[in-house]
Amino acid sequence: MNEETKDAVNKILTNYLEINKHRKTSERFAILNEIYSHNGHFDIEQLYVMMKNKKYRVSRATLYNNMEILLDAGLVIKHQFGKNLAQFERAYKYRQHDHLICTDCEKVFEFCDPRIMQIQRSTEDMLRFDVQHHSLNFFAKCRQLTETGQCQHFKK
Amino acid sequence: MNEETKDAVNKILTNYLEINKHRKTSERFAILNEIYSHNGHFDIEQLYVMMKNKKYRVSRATLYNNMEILLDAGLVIKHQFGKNLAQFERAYKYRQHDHLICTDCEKVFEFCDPRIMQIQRSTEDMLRFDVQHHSLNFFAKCRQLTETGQCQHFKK
DNA sequence: GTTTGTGCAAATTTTTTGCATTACA
DNA sequence: TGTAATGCAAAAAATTTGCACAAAC
Repeated sequence: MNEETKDAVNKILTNYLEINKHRKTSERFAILNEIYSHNGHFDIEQLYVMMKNKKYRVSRATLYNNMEILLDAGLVIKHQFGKNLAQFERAYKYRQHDHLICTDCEKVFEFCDPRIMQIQRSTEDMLRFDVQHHSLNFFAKCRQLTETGQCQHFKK
Repeated sequence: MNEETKDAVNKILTNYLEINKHRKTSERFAILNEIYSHNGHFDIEQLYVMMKNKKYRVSRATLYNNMEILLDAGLVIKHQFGKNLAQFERAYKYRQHDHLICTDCEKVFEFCDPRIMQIQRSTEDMLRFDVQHHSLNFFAKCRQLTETGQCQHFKK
């Protein structure tokens, strides 16, 4: 992760913890930095293994607890791609995007469409809510199949 | 449920089971009819209790198994509203709509915006996929709070 | 008569909770 | 020093699996 981003997210977390009167524990910053040292999606178990491999002493319970804080601080985004497993990704300075999930291989693709913000604004006006975040997933079949009729990426 | 819809969904299921060489068991039709006798969202446990109350002899495993079939037949839609609990709703002749979830009371509101189909078509062209279904959720805070600063619906 | 589908219970997976201990403030 | 936060293990919640039996075909 570049130093600029590292500094920025650490400051955001520090600020969030101070405002909400939570303690600045070393675990919280270790988790944040671990998350921001990777791109892409991850689940709690993957984060746990990554941190254990780096010899951090951290528990799953602490990861679950702190994901709530990072979510609330706007530093991570939570997804559910159809399965009963929460997936996360970093949120800071990561362009707004949504996801298309291949129903053959379950690979996740990103796309970006500004019209989603127009829908959001209309919905806010219509229902009289302020949207904090959204989740748009397309579940789709790949048009280009291999000779054996399978999706071109890989088969589950 | 009106008789016309009842006949239609039963025919769709019969047809699906024949094409896919699955057996036409009484449980499959009982589950379908139970689902179509209610509006709104439900989870497996609620469906299980509803059927048990009506003295059906049905197991959770059968419900889980058959939701896959009903999903594939396009007769139900599956949702994940942020929690690790699959929610379902009937799909046949139920207008296309998406959801806004109140982050205070977790109540789910429906809305409909044709622009989502435009985004879908653009995404299909760009990524070269055929979208089978989508899920769009807005997580939002209610603008109208009660005197005690809580959401106007009810508090979790 | 075969074999798919079922109910039940046990197993698995993911997340939450209880509690003794640690370490921020 | 007081108390929020932690690690660990046990519990809970949701779903899947194994297996004997039932019922489609």
